[in-house]
This record gives sequence, C-alpha cells and structure tokens, in this order.
Amino acid sequence: MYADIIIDITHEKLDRIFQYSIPSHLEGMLEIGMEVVVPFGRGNHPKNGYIIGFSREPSYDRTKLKAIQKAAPGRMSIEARLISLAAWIKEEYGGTMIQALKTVLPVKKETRSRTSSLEQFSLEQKEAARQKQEYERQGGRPVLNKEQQEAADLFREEFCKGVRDTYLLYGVTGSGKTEVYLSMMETVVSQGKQVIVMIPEIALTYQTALRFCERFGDRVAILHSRMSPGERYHQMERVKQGEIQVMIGPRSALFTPFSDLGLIVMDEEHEGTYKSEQVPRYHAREVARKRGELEGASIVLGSATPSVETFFQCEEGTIRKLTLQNRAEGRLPSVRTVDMREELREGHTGIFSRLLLEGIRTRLEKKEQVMLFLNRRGYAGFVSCRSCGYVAMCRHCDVALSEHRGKKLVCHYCGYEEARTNTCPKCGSPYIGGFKAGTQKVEELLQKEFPEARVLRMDMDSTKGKEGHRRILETFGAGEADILLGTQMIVKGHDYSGVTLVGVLAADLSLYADDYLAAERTFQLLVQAAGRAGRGEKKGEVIIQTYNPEHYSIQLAATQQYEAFYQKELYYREMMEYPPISHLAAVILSGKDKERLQTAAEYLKKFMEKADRKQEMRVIGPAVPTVEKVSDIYRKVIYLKGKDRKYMARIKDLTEAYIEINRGFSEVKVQFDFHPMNFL
DNA sequence: AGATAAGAGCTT
DNA sequence: AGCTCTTATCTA
Repeated sequence: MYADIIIDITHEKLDRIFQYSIPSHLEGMLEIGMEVVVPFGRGNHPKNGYIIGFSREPSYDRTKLKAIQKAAPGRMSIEARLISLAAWIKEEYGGTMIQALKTVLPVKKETRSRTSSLEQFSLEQKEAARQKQEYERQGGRPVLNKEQQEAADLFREEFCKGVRDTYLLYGVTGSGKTEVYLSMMETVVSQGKQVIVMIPEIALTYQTALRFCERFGDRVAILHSRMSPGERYHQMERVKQGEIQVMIGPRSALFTPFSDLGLIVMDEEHEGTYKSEQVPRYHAREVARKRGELEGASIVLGSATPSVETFFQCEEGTIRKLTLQNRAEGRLPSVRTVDMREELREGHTGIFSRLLLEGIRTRLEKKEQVMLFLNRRGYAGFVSCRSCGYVAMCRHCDVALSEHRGKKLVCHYCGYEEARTNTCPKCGSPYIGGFKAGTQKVEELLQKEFPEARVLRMDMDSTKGKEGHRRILETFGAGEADILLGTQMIVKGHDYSGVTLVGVLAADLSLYADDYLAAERTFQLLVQAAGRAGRGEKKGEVIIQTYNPEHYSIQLAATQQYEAFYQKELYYREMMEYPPISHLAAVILSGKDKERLQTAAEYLKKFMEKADRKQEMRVIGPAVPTVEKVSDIYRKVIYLKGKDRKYMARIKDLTEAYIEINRGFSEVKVQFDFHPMNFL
C-alpha cells in the first residue's frame, strides 16, 4: 500500500500529491485524513502532511519512494467526507489544497491547557441541563402560530419523505424564526441525525444560543470565538464520539465532523461575516449547500432581509421560500424619514433633527428607552453637498468617488479621477465636503442636549474588554441607561421591550461605500435597525435622518418593503452587470514595489483580455483598493465581470498558469476572489 | 582562476 | 519552504 499525501507547505509548485510508502510498523494504523510526518526534499527534512488517499500500486518510480516516518502526535485527523468538500473549495475559490484542507479541519492540535476551560465547560453543561429542566417544567415547547407551524410542517413532511432541499425562511423582524428552526431541528434530531446552526457572531447572539441549549440540553455544543484550542479539541472529540447532536457557531462550525448530518441552519444569512476574507475566500452559504449535497442534508437559510443573491435563487426556483409575514409579538413600528437638507435650509446645522430631539425628550420624560444608530459602515471618504444632497459619483461605475488628499476624487473600481471642487457642481453651495462624525463626538453632543440622560456608548473602543459587549447590553437591558448609542453592532437581533424609539443618525453613510453592495447593506441595516423598536406592548417609532430621502433603499426600508427593494436592486445589478445576474471576480495583486506592481497589473490585464477569446468578459482596472497599503505591502485590484462562472474559472486557471511561468510575477502575489464583499 | 552572489529548479 | 545546482558578477 502507498499513501497519497499533501505536504504542509503553501506553495503552487508543491500543490499536488506526493506518494510515500508505508513502513511495516505503520501498516494498518493509517487512515485517510490523518496527519503524518514524512521526509521531504533533498535534505529529507521532516515535514507534516495529510493522507488524502491510498493506492495499491505506486504511480511514481518505486525506487525513489520514501517512507512515512510516523503519525503526527496530538493531531486530529480530517474526516474523509470533508476532504471531498476541501477539494471542491479549492476548485471553486482558488488557493492550494493544503489551505483548503486546513479550512475544513475543525481544530489544529491538542494542547494541554484546557483545565480552566474544562471547568468552564462543565459549568455550561450543568447550566444547559438546568435550563432544559426548567423549560420542561414550564410545559415544553411553546405553541407556534399558524405561519410558523406551516413552515415547520412542510419541512417535516419533506424531510421524513427523504427529500433534501435548500429553503429560505423569510420572516419579518420579530416573526419568530428561531422557534421554527427549533421545530425543524427536532424533526432532524429525532431521526438520530445531526444539525449545524450557523450564526454571524457568537458574542452578539449569546441569548439566542442559550435557547438552543434550553431545547436540546447537553447534546448541544457551542463554538466560541474566545475558546482555547484545547477546548475546541475536546468539543470535536465529543462530536466524534457521537455525544453531540447540535453544533452552534460561526463560519467554522460548518466543518463540524458529524457522521450523519441532516440539517444546516444559517441564521441571518445575509450577513457579511459568512464570507471568509482569508484564502480560500469561500462563502459559507455556498459551501453549506455543497456539504448538504455531498452528505444528504437540507439547508435552511433565515433572514428578514435576504441577500439579493438568495432571493434571486428563490425566483429562479433553486431555493424554496417559506414566508413568515407577521410579528409573533408586538407590532411593526411606524417609520418616518427626515430630510436633513431641509433642516439645514431652515437654519438647523446640528446632527440631530428637531423631530429626533423632540422624540428623545418625550421618551426620557416617559422613562422609555432610545437606541441611536450611527451608520459608519463602509465609509470611504465620499464627498457630498449638505445643501442639495449631491454626491460625487464615478461616471463609469455608479459608485461614489473617494476624496484623495483633499485635491482629487478617485474611483476605487476603475481608477477614474477628477478634480475636487470647492463648490457644489449642481447647486453652487460651498457646503460640500466629507461627512465625518464619530460616536464619541455624537455622545458629547447628546450629553450637551440631555445632561440628565444616562447614555451608553457601544463601539469598537468601548467594547475592548472580553465581556465588553455583554456588559453594555446587559446594563441597557436592565434599564440602567436611557439611551444606547452605537454603530452597526447594536442592530443585531437584540430584544429590548423597553425601546420605543430608534433613531438612525445618517442613513446615507453606508450608501456611498464604494462597492456594489452599498444599497443592499443600507437597506438591510435600516430594516434591522427599525426592527429593534416596538418589541414590547407599546408601539415603536423609528426616525431615519438622511441627506438622500429619495433613494430607493431608504424609502423602501422606511416602508419595510423588501420585495420592492429587491426588484429595484436587481434591475440595478442587471444594468451594471453585477451579481447575481453577472459574476464578479476581484483579482487582487500585492507586492512591496509599487511600480512593479502597476506593471504586473497592466500585463495581467492584457493577458486576461487576450485569454477571453469569446469576448464574454469585461476586464476593469487596475484600480487602487480603498486600503492601498497594508504593512508596507501595496495592493492593486482588477475586476472581471461575466455571465458564465465556469468560463471565468477557466480564465482564472489560465491566468494562474501564466503567472507561474512568468518570472515578472516573482515578487507579486495574485489572488482571485469571486463575489468580493468586504474588500476593495 | 577562484571566490561569491544571485537565479533557477526540484522535492514522492 | 528549503536545499542544491547553475550561472552571472567581481576581483587585482
């Protein structure tokens, strides 16, 4: 017997199988997915590698074969079924096989230091068991409403018939999606199969995670982001022993080595955290569907504001839509938008509109709570006119231009430039410039307006500590503060029945993030923010301040019309050849020498244009990314647009082959990213 | 020539 | 990645 091995070195030239013989002392002890130590290279240096297959006959000169030394100690092996998934990831997203294998590996290595986390762990287990008892004492599962029951029944019927499919659980904020997940999970678990539940960020959704423990007790495991490698290892051991039936966690939970996976739930499927920013740049939603296909599991995606991508697939018929139209508790809030240009025209230059100030004042008097949301996402130095709302846009890409050293305006998509003007080209007003206001500044202004109010600020700075998030949210939840002020992090799925007013200070900021997802994110952010109001008995109110009240993403978020937004947005994507109608790939070049990088980028562009024989693609750029330099490494980006993803993948392969034989690229790294989400 | 530095090639 | 073998460059 001979073993096919992938060596643990990330290098294109080594990205292939190396065959080794199996010495007699290891015969019968090796399995696919194991990590082993092998002699490698001229110096026969010991290197680690993963066994991905066995063959009876060697496919390489028998006399030159070397023997495996030993199994790598303390390492967890990769499940055989996850190796095929890794191969698919490599093909689909690029990178080397070893990178794909490591992505799919749930834990790196065993470490000793797990005593403290073990204590913590058994505490959590006891807590979970206690909660389950409490839950059963209260009479077990709550009654689902008609809509919830219909969705859960449909899933159960099909699942029991052996049908496996991808579903979208599309339900307005507060419609009780979690209860439906729980019911679906019971269907799967009662058949002895296992479930993976993916959530965007564990720190922010701890409350939700506990509800799963409450229902499934000690058969649930949670993957924390702040979990020690030792504890991770232990969790995965328990999975392999069959003690765990439900795994909850972020992106990495997708690779839990279950033996009979029945269902993958992806909560808040539109969230950007599901896209990996490291090579391989995979999207967990796509990988989940592949794993489901390979292992016979169903997929349930859930959201109140589904990604355009997912909704498009519903329309195409490749994803089944299950709809929850009504709130389980409370009513949808009333939403009003305030035109901040009007405020300015009437002499009010502050960042709080009169309507919002009035709203806050009455809530303070009535001892009700307020959430203020400052949209800072994707802020990339766009220039706007405070008087008429004009925003400098690129004439080729329909994205906002970014200010560069106060002198010129540049497009991060195509590299287009124009001079910055000191007056608005549309109305002549001198009130044109970048919009800058941080949460600290807003807090100051807020305290000045309402000295008696107890304000809590939540942003990157104020949540530095380990328990930062939870502490702030608990303080607010306990009613020990009147106003919670924060960035996008306060928007995500928290239920505070005391909140009756939600204010969005500047809805526009994310609108002018310079990428094609700007409108989609703005819409999602506003709808989710609005969903925070009126969770209790009292009706909620939402005030959205904007310099661009005409924009469809703001208008349709205010009226909570997802489907109308989707239609408009799809039309825009079609016009501009963006996903999901077209495919978009970013070719990211990086290197230390700026000049060489530029030359390489231009060469690469020419090559790809030539490689595109059928003229089916558009090659755009090279452009400078928003973040041009990271630790002295410069970056450039070229965009590819095309209708046929397979064809584009072929171009990718050709380009990679070209780079490998061309020495001009020895100091330049090239990565491909299909459907980039957070990088420009 | 001979020493030394930079480059190319290979790994089972 | 890390090693070795090849080729270019330098030196009085």
